[in-house]
Amino acid sequence: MYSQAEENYLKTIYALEKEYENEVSTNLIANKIKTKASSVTDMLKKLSLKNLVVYRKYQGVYLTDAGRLTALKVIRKHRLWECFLVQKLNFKWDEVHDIAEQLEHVKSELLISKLDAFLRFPKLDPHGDPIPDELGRIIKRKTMSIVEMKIGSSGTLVGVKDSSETFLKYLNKKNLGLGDKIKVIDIEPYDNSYHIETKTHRLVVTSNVAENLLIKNVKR
Amino acid sequence: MYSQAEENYLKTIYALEKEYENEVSTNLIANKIKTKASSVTDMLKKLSLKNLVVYRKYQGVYLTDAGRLTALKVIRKHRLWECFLVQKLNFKWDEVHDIAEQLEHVKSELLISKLDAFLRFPKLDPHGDPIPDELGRIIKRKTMSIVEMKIGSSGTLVGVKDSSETFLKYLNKKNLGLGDKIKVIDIEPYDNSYHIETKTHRLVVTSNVAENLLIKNVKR
DNA sequence: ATTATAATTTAGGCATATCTAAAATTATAT
DNA sequence: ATATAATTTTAGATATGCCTAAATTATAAT
Repeated sequence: MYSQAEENYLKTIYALEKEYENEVSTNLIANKIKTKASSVTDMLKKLSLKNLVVYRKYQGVYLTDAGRLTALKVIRKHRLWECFLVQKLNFKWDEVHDIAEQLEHVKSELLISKLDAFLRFPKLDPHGDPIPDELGRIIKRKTMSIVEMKIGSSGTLVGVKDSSETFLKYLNKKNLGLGDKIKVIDIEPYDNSYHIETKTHRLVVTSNVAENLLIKNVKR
Repeated sequence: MYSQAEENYLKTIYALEKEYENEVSTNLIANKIKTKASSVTDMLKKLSLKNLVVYRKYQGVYLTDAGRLTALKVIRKHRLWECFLVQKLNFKWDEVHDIAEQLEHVKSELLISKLDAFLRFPKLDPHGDPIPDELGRIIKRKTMSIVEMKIGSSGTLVGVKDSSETFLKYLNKKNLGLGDKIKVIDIEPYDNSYHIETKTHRLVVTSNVAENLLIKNVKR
């Protein structure tokens, strides 16, 4: 059984491995979880002793199979709890992240399998992220972020890279939500802003925002 | 915001105050939470500094109003989660205690009020214990344990003092559950065992077991 | 190749929450 | 009233997980 801190590190390393497709550096982890590099070094040594990561001094880390499975189980719990909060307790999609961060550390295999059944085995969480199964298997969707799209192409918003309350509240304000059809009208070279259009309105977003919007079925 | 350890101590002190109607001693707490007296002393000093308990060396402790409110809020969360586990996830009443011990420490007022509404504001948990409201108000039921009943009297089993998995599994095996009408047939003075009768069967229980069964509406 | 800079690790501390062993206090029994 | 027993507290450790500051290693620039 692993501590909450250990689980959080594994989850973070998993996410960074995916984002950078590479070994993960100490500072990258430190920035992500708002801690100091020296704290990260301490923890990496511990995780390494437990064979959850492969760590060589100054060379970064990557997850072992055991570490990845542990991370995926935590992610599974996080996403199932988010489904519960939104579908059953009527939370908004921007309110659930912090609560799920706590619930994801509750230990009980039975609890999670029963919760999964209660929710009718959801495949995606409220932010469009796929939910790993009990063996850590996770579907890979072919999505692209808006910054990868060509001018004139369009597709459906099916996920976000950033599930923080602040980003989601921004999307609410701009009237953007999962399922919206989005077309890229223009890219302003001066400030790298994206002019996009939905069924109901047009708006301008920064490349930073565009980067965090995941689009499926991009055509033309 | 209090730590899990602090919350557990407050909950324990609350329970012991109720059980012994008196100041609570260091050893009593230590036995209850399976720790050493010296650890308890350390924690009592901390809780005292935070004005959650009144503690005088060698004299035991009792809760302040703030401490009692905190304890009752944790108890409220514990019992609401137990309701959720039994009513929504189909757990048995003997399986929920340990999971609720974890869930009770999740921090979010909104979560609890939404959970309460989702469960339709239950008044009792699966073990028959009353659920405090958001202000820590809790109903006091007039129940007595079987050891207080006279031979020939009967009433309805509405609660248990011990919610541990082992005790509840014992009750399952003996076919005893909440709502059962129970009559005291005889008390064997030699070993202090209780001969009791339900609608469907007779059985003998030790005084220890009898002590933990809470009966309502005792007649004759 | 050398040097400057950035990233990382080490050393030494701190807070929490435990523990054991010894000392202090209170309770009990004669 | 006092010795003995039981309870409680203190002193000193340990493990986790974090910190700062200093030392080390890697990297980039000339």
